[in-house]
Amino acid sequence: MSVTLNDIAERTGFSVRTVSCVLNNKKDRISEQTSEKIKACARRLRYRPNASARAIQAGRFNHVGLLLSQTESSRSYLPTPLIHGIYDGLAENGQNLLLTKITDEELSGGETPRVFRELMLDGLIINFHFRIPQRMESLAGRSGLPNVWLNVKRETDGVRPDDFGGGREATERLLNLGHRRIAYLDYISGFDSPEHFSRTDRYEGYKSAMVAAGLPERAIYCEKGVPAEDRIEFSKAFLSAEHRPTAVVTYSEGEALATVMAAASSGLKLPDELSVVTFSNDAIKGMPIATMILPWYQVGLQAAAMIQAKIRQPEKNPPYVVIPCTLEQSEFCVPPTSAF
Amino acid sequence: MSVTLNDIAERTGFSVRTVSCVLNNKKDRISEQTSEKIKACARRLRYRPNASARAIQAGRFNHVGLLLSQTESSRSYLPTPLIHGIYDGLAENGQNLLLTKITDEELSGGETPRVFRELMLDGLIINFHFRIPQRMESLAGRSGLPNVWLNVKRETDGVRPDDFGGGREATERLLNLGHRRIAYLDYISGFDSPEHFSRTDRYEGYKSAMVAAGLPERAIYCEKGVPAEDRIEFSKAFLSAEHRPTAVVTYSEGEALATVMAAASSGLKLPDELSVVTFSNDAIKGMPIATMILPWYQVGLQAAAMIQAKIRQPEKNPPYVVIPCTLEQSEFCVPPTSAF
DNA sequence: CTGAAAGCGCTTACAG
DNA sequence: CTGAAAGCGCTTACAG
Repeated sequence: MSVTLNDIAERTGFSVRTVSCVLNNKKDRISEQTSEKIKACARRLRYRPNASARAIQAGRFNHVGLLLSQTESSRSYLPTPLIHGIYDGLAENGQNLLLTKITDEELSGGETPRVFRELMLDGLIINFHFRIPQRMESLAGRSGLPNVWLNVKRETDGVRPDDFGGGREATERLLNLGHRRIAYLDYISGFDSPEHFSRTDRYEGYKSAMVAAGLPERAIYCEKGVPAEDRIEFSKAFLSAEHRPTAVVTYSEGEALATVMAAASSGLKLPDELSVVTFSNDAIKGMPIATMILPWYQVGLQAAAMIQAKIRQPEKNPPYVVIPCTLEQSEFCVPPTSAF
Repeated sequence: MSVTLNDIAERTGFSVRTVSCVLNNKKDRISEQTSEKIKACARRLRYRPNASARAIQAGRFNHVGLLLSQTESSRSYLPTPLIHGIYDGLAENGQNLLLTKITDEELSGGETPRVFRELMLDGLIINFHFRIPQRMESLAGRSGLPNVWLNVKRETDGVRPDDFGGGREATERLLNLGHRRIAYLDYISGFDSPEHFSRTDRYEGYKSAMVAAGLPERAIYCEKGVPAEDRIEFSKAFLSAEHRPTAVVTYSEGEALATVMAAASSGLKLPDELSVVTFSNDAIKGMPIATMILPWYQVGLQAAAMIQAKIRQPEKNPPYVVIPCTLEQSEFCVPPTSAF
């Protein structure tokens, strides 16, 4: 049904080898005439090389898999820039990006999951951040498939954003502006046994900056999380307390939005009377909130570079890479209105 | 380097054919003994079938490509649920999802882009929403690669969310609650020559509901867009005008957030004194905003189903599919405080 | 300058 | 119940 080298060979009267060489621009000195004839024929028949046939004898597939949790997608956070980073990093070297999801049943059951069972990938980028199934690590290790982990803490073979550094920098920025009463907000859960380390790390980053400045930390949260419908009221409460914070650092957009809403309806002027910095994937356009941007694109690029290094030298374990955040809409960090 | 059928054949003393049949569970009645021996050996050697070798003689690759714009990523909006929908739809039939990006240069240059040049995909899901390069359509047509378009208006072979219906439903909901002065906000641009039809469609949906109710429409926008830093003030202005709207429908989160902030700092109680409905991919947790959720996951599922139908019957052109939005956080649509 | 042939790893009629 | 062989589409020494 589709055109093959053989078809072109028959049509032109040359051998398959000659056709192959011409179409691959092999130096094997072939006459201009022959070359032109063959190329013309290939164009006319709309010849397209069969990628599998090439892969089979190259022993390489030029595919890298991105592995996600099918069972619980929150375990495999996948912001768009992360995908683009991975793709762009792979594309530089002509590698293809294949998406794969895996269920917990597949991981616990007897059957080896398809990704590990078939030979179709040169490497695997694993995007599981917490509650990593036991068998995942062992499969990743045993399978012989070079692999790299995203956004999970390990000694080697992985990449993640610098949540700790981001928390510290945000806080330092506010300190430098003269703020003394800086709070840290997390309305989703406590910090003791979070699902993901970012929850602890961002807070610890904040704390380290406060400690270094000799100031008391003020963590505002509920052990069980603040229900969505109560968040604005919750923020109003701490904003109306005596010695309210003049600035806050928040875990994510949810806390930041609730807090600026609370501030606005309490009659506070933003950002003058309250500076808010949050972590997020994107700046929140139009809102008086500064944002520590999580560097997903760079994380993806780095993961792609790392998996390629591992494909070349599977025995080497590249050191873990941590990528810094950058502050956007920093104009919403301003000095406190009155010094204390 | 990696284990092949041949290796197992040699080790066990059986022929390659026998080994192949056993490992593929072919009915070809093979004795239990033989079967067990072969399976054991395969396990021991960690045999994994070579996917390319299979593809080559199946003539199928079981890969579907998702094509994005490399040059301008906004032309290829890719929210996470869309990817998951496509993946899940393909996975049901054992098909793999390959990501591909293409630059405008590749599309204009002489060289045929790799996706179209090599034979490695069974089908293509094209995710270009506007400023679609001339050559894209022609390549998609000529290449013989079955293809389906996402989120772009066509007669056949595509899927998109129902922006018009969403706008109409949001407005009808507010009308049914007793609102009469309902505005439509778009702070990004005018409706005359938008980049993407959703900008016109959402507005037209709103308008059609207002017209049907015999009410005047109130579109609030600036032809050139409202700069991010001015949005809250802009919203304050129309909220403090006489006969201000009691409810608003907004194109996207940006307008909705600016408007609730404006309302809060103007001392309005939400949602009682102002109902806000926006379009978005997700509910905005904790904010007094109802959301028309864009059905990306379903769009993805549908696109996957459609491309598979086209792979089976390339000559058929399945009718275009439009998928409805659903309202979340609808508790923030409430009747107006005083009847007018 | 070009052809005939082996081989990549697999599947599948064809024999026996 | 199992083997020998052809073939999928390609690349690459090996000859000449």
